[in-house]
Amino acid sequence: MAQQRGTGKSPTISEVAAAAGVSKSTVSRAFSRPQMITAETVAHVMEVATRLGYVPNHTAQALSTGRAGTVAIVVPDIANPFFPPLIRGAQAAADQAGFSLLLGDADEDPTREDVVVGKLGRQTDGIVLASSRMTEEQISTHAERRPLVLINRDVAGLPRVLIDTSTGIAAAVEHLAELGHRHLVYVSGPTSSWSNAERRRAVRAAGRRLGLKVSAVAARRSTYDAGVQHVGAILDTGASAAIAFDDLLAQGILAGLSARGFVVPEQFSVVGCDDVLAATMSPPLTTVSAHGADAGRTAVELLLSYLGGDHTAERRVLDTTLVVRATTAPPA
Amino acid sequence: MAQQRGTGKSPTISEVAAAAGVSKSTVSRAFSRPQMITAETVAHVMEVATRLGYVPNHTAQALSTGRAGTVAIVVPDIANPFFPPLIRGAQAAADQAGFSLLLGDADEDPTREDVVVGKLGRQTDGIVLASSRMTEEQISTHAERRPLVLINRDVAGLPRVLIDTSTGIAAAVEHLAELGHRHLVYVSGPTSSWSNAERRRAVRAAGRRLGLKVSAVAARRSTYDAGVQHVGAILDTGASAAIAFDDLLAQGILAGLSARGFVVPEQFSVVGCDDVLAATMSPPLTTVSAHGADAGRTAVELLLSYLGGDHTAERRVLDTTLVVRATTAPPA
DNA sequence: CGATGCCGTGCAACCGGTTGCACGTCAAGC
DNA sequence: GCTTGACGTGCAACCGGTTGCACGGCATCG
Repeated sequence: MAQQRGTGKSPTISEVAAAAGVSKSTVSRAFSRPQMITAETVAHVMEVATRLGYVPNHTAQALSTGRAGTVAIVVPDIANPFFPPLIRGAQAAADQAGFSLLLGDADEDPTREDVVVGKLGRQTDGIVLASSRMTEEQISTHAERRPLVLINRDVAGLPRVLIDTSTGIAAAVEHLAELGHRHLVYVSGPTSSWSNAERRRAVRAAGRRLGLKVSAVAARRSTYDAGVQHVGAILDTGASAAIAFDDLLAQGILAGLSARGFVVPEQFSVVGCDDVLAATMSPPLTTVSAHGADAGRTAVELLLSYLGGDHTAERRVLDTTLVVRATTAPPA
Repeated sequence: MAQQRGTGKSPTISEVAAAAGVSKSTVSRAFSRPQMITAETVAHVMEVATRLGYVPNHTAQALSTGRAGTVAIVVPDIANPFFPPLIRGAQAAADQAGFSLLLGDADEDPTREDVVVGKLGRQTDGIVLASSRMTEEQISTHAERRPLVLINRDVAGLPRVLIDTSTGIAAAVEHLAELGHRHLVYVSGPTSSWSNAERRRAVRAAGRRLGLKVSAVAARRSTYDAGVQHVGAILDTGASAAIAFDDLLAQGILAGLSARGFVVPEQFSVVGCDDVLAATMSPPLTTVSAHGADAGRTAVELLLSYLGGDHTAERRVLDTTLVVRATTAPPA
């Protein structure tokens, strides 16, 4: 007769009220504003409530207070290793504040992203939008409906957390210059990615400053396979070192190089970005470390403080550092 | 005066009703049961609704229908590369059915998992529990309150999807035997993991059948570092090949071997499990492919059909296959 | 031409909480 | 001893939808 699995009816506030001989209001307040009523009344209500197994109904609470107790995070692709740590950080911050986290995957498609954000926006208190591929207009439109915090997207007037890879990238270029490289190539990622534009700019700027020649190869997608495929183009530039948009791409490049018989770092140097796989590769990848978990956590904190009434639209910048491992060396 | 960002008040059903000159009920039905009213009335209501920008309030709907339109997935650790594809699959299936996905991270801690599942259970229509580390009692208790589908956990009476790695593992053992290995070692993962027990058993069984000697090393945690650290113990067994609990561990083992000057696969063979990093390593890892995305999708489908009234508690088994890449070869 | 029944729509109760306001009680103040 | 005020509790409206039931109009049937 255990047929009815999963149908655990829990008592309502009225039943608790009746059992405790008080009104609904009192039970409600015993839970949400205990200091408003006598300590003994609270104790009594609580005693009855726990005996009955009462737990406030989240949905009903959400409806009458207008707060869902939920925030959403939307990412271009959960399977991209950059995002899990970020989501984890967001989840931890939300959880700590008693919020739940709704997850949206945009599948790297701006149109889908637009839809997903719209949908999730309607059932949450706010949204964290990571590495959005939408246009500024689209983002602003959503921001008008719902509190919105951006990660790695710099839209004025909106609270945002930016991982400033440019400092780390500059350090990487300096590092390569010191090793004696005179010509390097930036292998770019998704065209509509803010981070990609930032990184390209940083490589160019540092290269110019140090008198290095800087080529570019557009891999476009941030995948292992894209990295493998563009090795030919990378070598064709004549550069002796590559800085890749991210670790995933760098990993593919490494594999492609080794397939062509190139030994890294002796014959070619490679630098990644994000530090998300870097420590678990062999040879371990020299990369720019981005602290994704911090970004996720910070974004949720910003969102919650916005919900708390602080509408300062803060622009929080997170630092990055170069982590030198084993894929960089003096040119052949 | 754009102060009020994020406070987009949307009209209610009553406002639409008033504007359209009909009752709330009619508007409600125009959205939820259009075939119940005249086509022209529907058209008119819809026209007014879109003009006003009306969108049904999810929370209110949830309260009166008793359905949240939301399912949760709880995983031990989002950052473990086994889970993102699985979550992605779950997310896609949920999305397709018009459901949203709430994400819980148990942080590899059964106690936390218990709390998280309890909390999420109360605000969703059902839960997918992936690779749960809880006891059967705890799981059953939750299953009594809320529809629950398990992934990689075999509890009788509960709907569950199991990734049957034993066939793939058996194939791996046969593959190694054919190559000429006579002694292999299983490097185990989390103690409370069902998959781990299954895999250990499968290695033992296949080894016995083929007359191979099988040793075991308990790495316990499924991390890169754990893999590196247990290389000593692995070599001490005298085996010529290792089958690791998962790819992450295998990756660490590979790195540890190379640090000790061992060349893979010439001097030692390694097989992973899950096929989650395997293609993006060099040398590419021979591994058992587990189709995590399928598992996530299937679990959500099972959950939704359960919600739809089908309480058969189906036990769905997903096949695995051995993918031979470049980390296995005849023994030295 | 009146009875029957179907169909589209409206009324009002309900989902399970929250909260502004009113009421009653009791202690302090004059 | 009566007024004043503070405080604890209850009443009832409200959040924004859904839905059982009743009602009225129209077509069909006898």
